[in-house]
Amino acid sequence: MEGARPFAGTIERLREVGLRPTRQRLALARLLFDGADRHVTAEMLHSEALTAGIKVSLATIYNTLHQFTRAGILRQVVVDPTRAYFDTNTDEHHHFFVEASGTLEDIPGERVRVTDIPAPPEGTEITRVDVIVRLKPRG
Amino acid sequence: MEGARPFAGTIERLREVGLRPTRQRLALARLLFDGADRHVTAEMLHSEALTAGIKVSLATIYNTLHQFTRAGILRQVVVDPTRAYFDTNTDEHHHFFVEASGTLEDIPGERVRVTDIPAPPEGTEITRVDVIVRLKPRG
DNA sequence: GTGTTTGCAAAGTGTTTGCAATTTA
DNA sequence: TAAATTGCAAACACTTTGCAAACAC
Repeated sequence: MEGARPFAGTIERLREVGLRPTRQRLALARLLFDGADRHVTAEMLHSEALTAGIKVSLATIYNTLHQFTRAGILRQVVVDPTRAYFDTNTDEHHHFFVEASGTLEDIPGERVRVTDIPAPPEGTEITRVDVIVRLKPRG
Repeated sequence: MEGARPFAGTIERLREVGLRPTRQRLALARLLFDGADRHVTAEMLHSEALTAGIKVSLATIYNTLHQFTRAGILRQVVVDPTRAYFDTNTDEHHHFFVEASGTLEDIPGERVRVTDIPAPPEGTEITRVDVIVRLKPRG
């Protein structure tokens, strides 16, 4: 017999962040977190789920992505004004983005260094520094 | 009498970048480029134009913003997945962004330094490096 | 005059919402 | 059973497009 409680870790993880481990959330969490870090849009995750035989509505995909983001197990990446990308890597890191193809790729966090950021405007504080290295196919 | 050819510079500038200096383009260019650098959305520029008594449709605002961007006299800034911001400052520089209020502000280019960017993926080259310093009101 | 630009209204995207039916605990 | 979650369809916000009328040269 194969592993007895294959989803136990995922279930616990969802519980830990205060989300009921429903069938949909479990299935989506498995797609997102089993394996390497990934970057997905709602549409991508939806069709992937359908292909995998998971019955989920697009509305639930959006809800889930936002719930996961609020819970801190996903992070939103703003690179394209028309699409919202979500990143399963929530550590500090930055991105390569190929505008032509919509391809998003991590740059490991330790490599890029941002220095000499001036003090933020009065009454505000820094929540995050995002570096986006925009790329084009070499002609 | 006040300045005799107040728009002459703007007319020339549009001609230089290959755009006919139509009434609408001229008026929008004046709103955008007379004065300090600014960050606008289509909606902001549209209502500003109407307030200033300039009759322009929203469709023309969008067309014009994109034409100006293609012509290199505007630059698009991606910070918010729901809104497209345009920046009249086309020099190399980065941004402060207050998510709560949608406020976008330049960081002078020379101050921020980004180092140790790894080589981009095979077959691509860097077009631009964007740094977005996200802020929140200090509670 | 000829080609460009404009404005309208309609169509398109991607995303969010209201609410009844379902599921979880 | 009580509270949370889901799915659908309708509503949304922002942006783009098609095409006839208006304009620049």
